[in-house]
Amino acid sequence: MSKKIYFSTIHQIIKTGHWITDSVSSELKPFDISEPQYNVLRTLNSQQHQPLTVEQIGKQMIQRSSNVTRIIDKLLGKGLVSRKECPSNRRKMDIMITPEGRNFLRELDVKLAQWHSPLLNKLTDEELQTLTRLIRKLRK
Amino acid sequence: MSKKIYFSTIHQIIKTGHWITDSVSSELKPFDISEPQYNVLRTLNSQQHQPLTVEQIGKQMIQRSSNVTRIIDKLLGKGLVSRKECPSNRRKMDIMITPEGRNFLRELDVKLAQWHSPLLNKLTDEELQTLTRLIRKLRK
DNA sequence: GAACTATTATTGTATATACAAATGTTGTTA
DNA sequence: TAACAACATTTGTATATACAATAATAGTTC
Repeated sequence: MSKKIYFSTIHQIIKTGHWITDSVSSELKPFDISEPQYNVLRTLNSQQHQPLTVEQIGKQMIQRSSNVTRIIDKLLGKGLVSRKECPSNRRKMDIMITPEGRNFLRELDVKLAQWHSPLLNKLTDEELQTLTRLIRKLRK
Repeated sequence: MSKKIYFSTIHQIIKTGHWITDSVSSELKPFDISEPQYNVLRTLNSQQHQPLTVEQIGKQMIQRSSNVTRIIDKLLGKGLVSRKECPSNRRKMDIMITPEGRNFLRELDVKLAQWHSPLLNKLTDEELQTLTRLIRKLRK
């Protein structure tokens, strides 16, 4: 494997990842919410009406609990999530998305769908599968 | 194009990008240098003995000048780069890597080459080219 | 050449994140 | 049960980064 092509490829991967998250951040900016805050909301929403602990959120987001705590502090201040002691284990915290959070998230998702929309047809399903397969192979 | 596959793919891209930069950061940690600081050093070194301005470094790193300034502050404190007013245009700053910086960078590169080494043969040249082509196609 | 504009770097501020340390709760074991 | 270990969250601290504002120099135009 040529080193030159290898380094050029991983550079592309890193750059593209940044491009996507930076773009999402820009779309969210008018709503005064950050991309990590949005991801916490989405994670909570995917659980329907079940709470998640700080640790569980961190696992899903590949984030340290300490940092999840601070993101939740921000969301709490906006009334988008609730946090209360877990009754069965008082070390844990039950974090849930509030109805306001759910409504807000719907707005954000509409906006972001518009950003993703033109990308949806850049690659065929087969190409996407190849892309995913090759990236996974690189890490395996 | 299936939305499900699309979102799974971009998620993979973002995750893999983070995996690479986080791994590089870990390798650099024993040397007490951050990944962005390392990237500035590399950028300066690629210019041989020509200085670069703050803006030029920022362009290459896809970084804002304001943040490049602060990274250079750190490198200055370690004696790895020099910063002086550009004689022909006193708004600009001439940033250069010092001999110590160059030696240090060589050490870092050896260490990082060891990290990349096992990845070099995960994909064939052809697969790498396909990967790069598909990622580029997604953004185009 | 004076007034205005553009360029370049820096500083200020808010958010995110890595890592270490601290706090409080639960589980274990002597 | 008392002492200790493990777990879950939070707080502290340093770095990076986005964005806005500032400062200083250079270029432009009247």
